[in-house]
Amino acid sequence: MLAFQPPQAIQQPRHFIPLHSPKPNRVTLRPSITNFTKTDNNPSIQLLCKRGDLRQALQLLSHETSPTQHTYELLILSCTQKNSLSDGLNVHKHLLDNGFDEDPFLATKLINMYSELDSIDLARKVFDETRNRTIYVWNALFRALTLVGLGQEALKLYSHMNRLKIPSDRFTYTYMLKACVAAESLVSLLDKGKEIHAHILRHGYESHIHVMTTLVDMYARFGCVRYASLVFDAMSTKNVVSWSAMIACYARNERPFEALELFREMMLASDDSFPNSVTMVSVLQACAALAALEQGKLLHGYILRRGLDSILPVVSALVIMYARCGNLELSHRVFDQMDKRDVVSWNSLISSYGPMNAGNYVLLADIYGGAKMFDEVKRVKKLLEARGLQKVPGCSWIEVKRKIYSFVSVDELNPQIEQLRALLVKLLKEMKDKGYVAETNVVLYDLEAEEKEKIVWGHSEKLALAFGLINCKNGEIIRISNKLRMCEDCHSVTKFISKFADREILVRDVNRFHHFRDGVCSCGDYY
DNA sequence: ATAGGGTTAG
Repeated sequence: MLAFQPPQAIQQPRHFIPLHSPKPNRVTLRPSITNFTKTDNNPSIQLLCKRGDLRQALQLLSHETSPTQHTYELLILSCTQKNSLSDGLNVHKHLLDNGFDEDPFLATKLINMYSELDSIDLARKVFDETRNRTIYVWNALFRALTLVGLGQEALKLYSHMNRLKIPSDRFTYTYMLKACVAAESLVSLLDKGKEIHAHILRHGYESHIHVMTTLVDMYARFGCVRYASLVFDAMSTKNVVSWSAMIACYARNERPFEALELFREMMLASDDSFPNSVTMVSVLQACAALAALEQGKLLHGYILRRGLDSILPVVSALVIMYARCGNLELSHRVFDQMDKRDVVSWNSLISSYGPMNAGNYVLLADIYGGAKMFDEVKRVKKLLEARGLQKVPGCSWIEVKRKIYSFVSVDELNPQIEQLRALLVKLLKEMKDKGYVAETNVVLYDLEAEEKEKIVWGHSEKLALAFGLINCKNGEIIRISNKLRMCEDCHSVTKFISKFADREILVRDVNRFHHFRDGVCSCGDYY
């Protein structure tokens, strides 16, 4: 290439090719096409592929040439990059005509190419027609099948491979674990996943970080938090990805406390894995679920310091976190910092938004219970069980001085529980004197009135409220979040208290925010 | 001989 010659060489008139010509142009000067040997044309095709000039490369290929394996590899990659199936098919045909049909290396590349070009049938065809199948060829098809959600097909092929006594490698295992998740019916394939887990241990991959992380993720996606954490704890070395996978497991399986706790552990861990944007998204989700505003703000600060604040998933998670924590002003401010293109994708995100699953069923059961339709309540509960959704216990959180305290209805572990109960009894008495009657028709079961009163006064949000009254300074807003929908009794009690204790109280339940002030709630009692 | 893999917004 003239452009790369030293200046003095260019100045010497050694030949008659004009200096302004972009290249030596041997194509037009060569006397006949037969002079065009492998070593002559391959570098040109390779160069064109590397430049991304697929058109030119294919034009050279269409001449009577015999490219090498490496040239074909670059051509295939180029077709993938240009997203051109028709060119891919041409290269494929050309390669077969030139005797590379037995080449497992190129078969792997072709399977990957067809997979990328959404042509799973062609990927499969390449596999079927390749007689010399290295583990790379098998794995390429496993990956392709899994990516399009044909997990069961991949698993079937895996059994076939096992029957042929072809040994798996670490890639096979990761693809098979993903295949279990990528399949249509999740229930039956959890067992399959456990089976592969056993294969992995049997073949000594228990300390392989990629395989183990995939295993954590598989259990996470099946909702088996315990198994995921057992695998994670047993890992001898951990890195950002494995930490993130486990944190995501907690965050997506309604275990936000554990997610935050593990994040803390990660920051203290001696392996030098810093949280990245992926980690932060999951931690922000946990904060959103807990309505933990102060924690969220700290995380926002960390995100800014680490320069992760321009990554779209992170920004989206921040917007949602602030919104779910009831700070719409900050949510809006972060939202405004997005560029236009991001706003569009964020809108599509929000439109399909809606921490809802088991909550809907519980809500429905609540409504039936309120209408005293106890048969319907039973029906919904059965449905809930049949769908494998766990009935979530009523549970509330409150954040006081940057610490989050959680309450469930029967909470003997809280050190202040006696004090809280005493306060509640005192409040109840005071309220009764002022004409309060417990709203007990929210209780789902057919019980005596007094028993029902006991139940609603044991509701976790009342415990959280009492805790807030004791521990929050006067003038400070008491912020509570509630896993389920606020019950009517809690709602009226909170209104009551906001007036005679003169406190501002913000409650986020599964549906909306309730802002209590001076005996009135922002929802206007319609919720 | 070569090649490929794990975590997140939706």
